[in-house]
Amino acid sequence: MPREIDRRAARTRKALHQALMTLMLRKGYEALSVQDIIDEADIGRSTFYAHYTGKEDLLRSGFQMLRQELKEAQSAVRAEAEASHDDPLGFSTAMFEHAARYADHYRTMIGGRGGAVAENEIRLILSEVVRQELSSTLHGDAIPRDFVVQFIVGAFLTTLNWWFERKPKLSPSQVDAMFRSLMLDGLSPMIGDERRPADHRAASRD
Amino acid sequence: MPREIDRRAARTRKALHQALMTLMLRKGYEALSVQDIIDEADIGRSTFYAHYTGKEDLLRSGFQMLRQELKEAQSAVRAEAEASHDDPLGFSTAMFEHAARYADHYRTMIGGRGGAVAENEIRLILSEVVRQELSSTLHGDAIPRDFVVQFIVGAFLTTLNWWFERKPKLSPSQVDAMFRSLMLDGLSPMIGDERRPADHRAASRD
DNA sequence: TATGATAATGGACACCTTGTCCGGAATTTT
DNA sequence: AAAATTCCGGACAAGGTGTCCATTATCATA
Repeated sequence: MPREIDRRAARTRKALHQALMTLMLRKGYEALSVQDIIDEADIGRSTFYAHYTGKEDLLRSGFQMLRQELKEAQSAVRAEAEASHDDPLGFSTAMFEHAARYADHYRTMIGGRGGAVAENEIRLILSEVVRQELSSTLHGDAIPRDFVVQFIVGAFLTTLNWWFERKPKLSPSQVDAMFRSLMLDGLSPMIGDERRPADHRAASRD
Repeated sequence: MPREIDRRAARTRKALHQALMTLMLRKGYEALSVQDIIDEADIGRSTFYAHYTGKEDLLRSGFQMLRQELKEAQSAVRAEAEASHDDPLGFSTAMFEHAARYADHYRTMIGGRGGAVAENEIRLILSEVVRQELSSTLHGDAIPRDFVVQFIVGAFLTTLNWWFERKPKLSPSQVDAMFRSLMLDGLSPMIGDERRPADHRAASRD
């Protein structure tokens, strides 16, 4: 009686997504063939093409879910902390914590491992989030808003990648502190003569 | 008598590089096949493999030249302006001007068009440059130097991409100014630190 | 639980790409 | 002009792609 999707189809899709994640983590996206995926998922060739047009389609479809999830998470954070009124990076903390929780998924997609497709998809999603976040916080017309959005998104991805690749032991809050420090105050506090010690906000040791 | 390279080999290599650039600008790197390249270059299949192991090898070899060129450009700038002592972004101006001059080449490589290979290669090269540039300008241990390098490189590439994709009419100095503003002072100057309703900024579309 | 509907299977298919191997032709060097 | 080097082009096996189809398995439902 429930107007739901056939279990078989659902199972197939899940198996394919699972296989894709596993293989991407092992070999990266570019090096994957459809053959690899259906072997790993133990799914027939024709079945694969009955669901997706190719591996890129499969990858993209995975982002639909992430997109939804992020949108909801964003709404939740927004409702909870209205303080983002004077903080264009209010989302960053939640983002880094989310990334820490789903580290494997993030590692799979970020830093070239996910290929240009994943990278681009992520950028689009994050750009939407960021654009809305700072819709009312910025002023001044010296720098195009669009540029600021790209700048933030790029910095976030860079930070995430560095975190995973070089200092995976750091806590989300530590990484977040560094990210916010650089984004909000820039490099100025770190240059010039040494008689002006920067306020140490990020506690970190390597 | 001259210990030079056979003209034919040089011609072949040049033709292949030229073809690669042309096709990358037209279709992007990932979508290219060796077949496409040798067709465009009008070079025999076996000849191609006599010179390179594949399209990735061909692409990489092109970066050797760029690497040299950038190193020299960096040295030149350094000698000319010793002022970089208190400016960790002293290189940016020269970089943006260089990018403007060779816009086609840059467009070919940046923003996913060049694929993960090109992206990674560029990051490596730029990282070297940046690392040396700020070898003596930073102080404080709040933020790992390594992270700062990645941060700057990422921001630079983001800026470059935005410039080419959205506002190609801007002059190098204009872009450089925005880049430096964001990098040095961060977002703070653009935030309503006092909860002052942003003056409706005029002329800031997109 | 019977039955029609839907999905999965595996194999076959033509086509493309990859890398490698030749012998002969063309070009360059000496 | 002769010798050395490079290019060519065709052929090759191996592997991936995307599409068909007849058959089988599973599902939804009455």
